[in-house]
Amino acid sequence: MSGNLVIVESPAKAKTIGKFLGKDFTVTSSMGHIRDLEKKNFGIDIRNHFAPNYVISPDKKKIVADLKKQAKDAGTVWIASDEDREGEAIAWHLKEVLKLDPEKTKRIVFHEITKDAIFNAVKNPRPIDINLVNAQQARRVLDRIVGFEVSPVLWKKVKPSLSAGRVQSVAVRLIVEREREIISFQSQSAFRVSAVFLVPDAGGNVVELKAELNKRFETREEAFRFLEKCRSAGFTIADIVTRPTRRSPAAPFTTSTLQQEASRKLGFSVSQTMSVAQRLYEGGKITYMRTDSVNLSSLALNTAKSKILSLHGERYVKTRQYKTKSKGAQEAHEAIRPTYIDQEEVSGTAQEKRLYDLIWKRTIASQMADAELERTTITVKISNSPELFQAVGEVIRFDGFLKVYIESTDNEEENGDSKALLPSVTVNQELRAESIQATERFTQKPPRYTEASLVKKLEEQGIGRPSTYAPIITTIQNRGYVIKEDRPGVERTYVQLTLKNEKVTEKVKTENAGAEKSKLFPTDIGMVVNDFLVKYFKKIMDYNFTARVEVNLDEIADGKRIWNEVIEEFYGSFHKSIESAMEVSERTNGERHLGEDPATGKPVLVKIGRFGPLAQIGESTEDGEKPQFASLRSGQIIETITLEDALELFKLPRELGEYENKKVTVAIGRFGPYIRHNNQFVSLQKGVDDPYSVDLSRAVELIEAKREKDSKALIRTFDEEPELRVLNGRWGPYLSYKKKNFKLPKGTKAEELTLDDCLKIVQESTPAKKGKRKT
DNA sequence: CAGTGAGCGAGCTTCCGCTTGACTT
Repeated sequence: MSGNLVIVESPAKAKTIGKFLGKDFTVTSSMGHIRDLEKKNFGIDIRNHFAPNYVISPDKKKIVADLKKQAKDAGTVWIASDEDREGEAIAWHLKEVLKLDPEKTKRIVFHEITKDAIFNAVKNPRPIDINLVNAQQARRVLDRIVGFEVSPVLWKKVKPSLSAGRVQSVAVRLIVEREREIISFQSQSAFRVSAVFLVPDAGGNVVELKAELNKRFETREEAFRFLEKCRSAGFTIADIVTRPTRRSPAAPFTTSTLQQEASRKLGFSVSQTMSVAQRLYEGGKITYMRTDSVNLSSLALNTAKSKILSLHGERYVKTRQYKTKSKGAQEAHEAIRPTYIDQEEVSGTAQEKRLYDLIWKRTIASQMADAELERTTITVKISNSPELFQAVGEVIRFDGFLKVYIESTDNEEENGDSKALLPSVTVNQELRAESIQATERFTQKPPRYTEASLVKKLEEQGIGRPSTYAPIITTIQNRGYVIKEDRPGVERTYVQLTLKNEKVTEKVKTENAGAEKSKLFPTDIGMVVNDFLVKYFKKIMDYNFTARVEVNLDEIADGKRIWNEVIEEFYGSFHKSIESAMEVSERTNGERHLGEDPATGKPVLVKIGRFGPLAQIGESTEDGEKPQFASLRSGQIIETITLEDALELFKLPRELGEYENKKVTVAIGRFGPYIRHNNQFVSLQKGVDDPYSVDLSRAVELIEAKREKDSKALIRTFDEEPELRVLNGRWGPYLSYKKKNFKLPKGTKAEELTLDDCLKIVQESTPAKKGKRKT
């Protein structure tokens, strides 16, 4: 009865704290929230001042039972959940659910896991802050109301099973609006002029000085006239300016910046980053990975300092404490840093090592001196023209933090040339132009979001929390609002004029523009749902909605307002908008008329159908006439598809003829063009075959080739069970039975399997999952 | 793996934030 029980949120944290506190304390964890609003029946009694109906989360039943038992046996229960809104609520739910005696219950908080911080916390317990708890209840209730009242409107007016929410709907809006900016973007071209001058250096060799003209020409003619002028011009150095600059290191990682840098530098998806970080955290190698704080403990500052001292010397040390800029940060934890900063690397998988290395370098760099640079601008004047050429060079005088870490940017263009060392020249020196080039360049469309740049944007707007950035991104993809994919660019031509050896020549070159890799694209359903929500729920869809809610939540937390009154005030007008959306709006399917089919004169339209976006020729009529349908291909969207593209879709499937008395057809499916014969599918060869022109003999060739390949994959069949086959697949031998696949137990010799063995395997094992995995 | 494109209509879908598992292909 006299022991101490400490409850924290995460088991890994429990483990470390247990070590600090010693054997008088038992440290255990609640695994986050233990209760939530009931999922059925709305979970809120709206008429009774929005009274929440909490139930123990199904996956927490066992934990709660264990906690109850432990709490009963303990002399004192120390609730040490995080010091933020959610953490305070967890503390309160624990107190309620475990029916803790106030006399023997103490609430403690610390935001760094060091011995000092924890002992300090134990010495300074405080009561549970009910205002903060109420702010959380308001947040929770509001999110439930928004999600569970708006989603059903979508089921009725757009499509079943769709979802809307305070966070996800705004995330989709960002992507949809960016796409529209791109669609309406008009690319402009201008001629950029660059010159290569030849300069003798100290040793008598000739070196190049590359410079850019400070003016662009709108047309080819202007650029041409300029180059013609240059033919007879003289070039002299007009000015040399040298200016010192400094660069400072970036702050230590938060969840959001870690996700961004891991994406740019390591190519990780945001969820990949989080699961690798989770393993590092569980292994005690880094501090907590879901944080919005850039704060480092004084212990961390000290170890970083001595580490830098021993590695690079005193000049490289500069202790810094950073301040959070992001909206709505709650800073319950430290920044993400190595637990033991003197440890430069860790054991583990390649991914763990790389992510750790990134975290280590960023942490160390944040405590290092500024880099000192010198930027030199050389200006070259032209004897017969007012324009100027400029060359910019940068020299690092002192590398400082750049020795260990350079932050990346999303701007792909920036990592270019021009920052090189410049040759030494003097004012009034005459230069000889080796060549001058005018190149047509196009303005860039706004960039599409990557997972990580979307997280950055959300964080800037104060939307979502560190624990939800990764789930948000998967949710909007799972709902089909957004798709992450690569898209090929398009070839475009540009003009290049070159002045060399006193002659101006012209070349037309081609480049690939607008190729995208792992970018977020809105789908048709995403765009239709977004437009619907923006139309009927303007307030919720406003980018500042969350920020405004936060102001109210802060007032509740400060005890200035009552939480259910705040909700009441919101609910009045919100619920009216639900009712009017239900009544007023038509069912919406994004229908768009493209024009007439020239062959039949019937209307051609595109819309969202039961199985996704489709094109349609003609309408259903009374006399039983049915329209023709065709699915849109990936990359085509209702908003931008043209009549020509839509008509093209109806050219497939094509019948090629018969082979072995069965029809041979060609079509394009989810995985590209294919031939279908006797219910067998054979892919066309990429880059070789064209579905619109491929003929029967080529199709037969491909069918035969596929048969040949399949027969090699076949290990055994049984006459008694024609549907059972032992096959050799990509991951070794496996069983196929009634269109389901089964893994062989380890050590099985596939060649020696009997029919009974196989049936036993089928019965005892669950089939390997097919198709897309859902998380 | 790849097709489909309606009016019998049961019962279901859905939110955001805390946490970690048990699964593979």
